Amino acid sequence: VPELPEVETVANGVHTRIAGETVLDATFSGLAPTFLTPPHILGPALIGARIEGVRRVGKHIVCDLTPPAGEPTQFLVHLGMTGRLLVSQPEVPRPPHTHAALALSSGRELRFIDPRRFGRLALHTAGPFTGPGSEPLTISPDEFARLFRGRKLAIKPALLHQGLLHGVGNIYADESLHLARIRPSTPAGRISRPRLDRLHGALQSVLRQAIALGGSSVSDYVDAEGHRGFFQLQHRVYARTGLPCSTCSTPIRRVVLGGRSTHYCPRCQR
DNA sequence: ATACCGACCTGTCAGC
DNA sequence: TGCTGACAGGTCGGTA
Repeated sequence: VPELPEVETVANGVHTRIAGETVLDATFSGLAPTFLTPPHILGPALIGARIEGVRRVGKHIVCDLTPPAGEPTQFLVHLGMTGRLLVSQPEVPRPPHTHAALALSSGRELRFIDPRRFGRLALHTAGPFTGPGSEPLTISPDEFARLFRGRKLAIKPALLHQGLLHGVGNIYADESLHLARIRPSTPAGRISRPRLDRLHGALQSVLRQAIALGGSSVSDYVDAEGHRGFFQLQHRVYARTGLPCSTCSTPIRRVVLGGRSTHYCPRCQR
């Protein structure tokens, strides 16, 4: 599900609703590997802690915690493919696949729900969490170009590689490549600097628009309040196989690159 | 070091 | 109606 715009929307929503609250209790169900940090360590670290704020780093949701004693810590939530982080009234029944529920001082619950169990919960104590790669929204054109220098990897899987840029997923990789008019299979290291600059601008523009519309709800993504996003209505290529390109009417083509479905216009993207 | 590919999970939907 | 297979927004680890 969730890529940068969806994770940003969820983090902002959760922040608005629970910043400043204290965790009164924590209940977990399910097993490793959902819990990168096992429940018997996670529980005591969370209970009694004040949630200073909630923010996004790459595709991670970071909750900044101040425990009653000791050093500040960070509670990391990765939504994987189907993860949800919801703030709910406790009387609302917990949906199936609820793996964590944190009781908050306001009486509400912060719930982590994840049917497919690709999501991860972890405690991060070794200094500020910075994520595996660079931030797409703030990286400079120079740094952006440097990421791809000398790489034979196709640009599409390169955009998905979190150690380079973190936060970009399958939807926004396809959408930004269409906006930049670059063929997804082009070896990353063989793209000219002007075209990389165009991609840098296209990626930032697509991500910002998607954040403004609350992300893309392709099947089941919802934000912290359970609301769907609207950016799926703006998709130019993603999941539009066979439909006419918005620019030139050529049918959108689907191929598999790096094991992921990839959508592009064979005429606009060379 | 880099790049590819299957594995990890559950749910949904199209086709027979 | 019910089964089967393909597919899904992500990431990791093993292998070439």
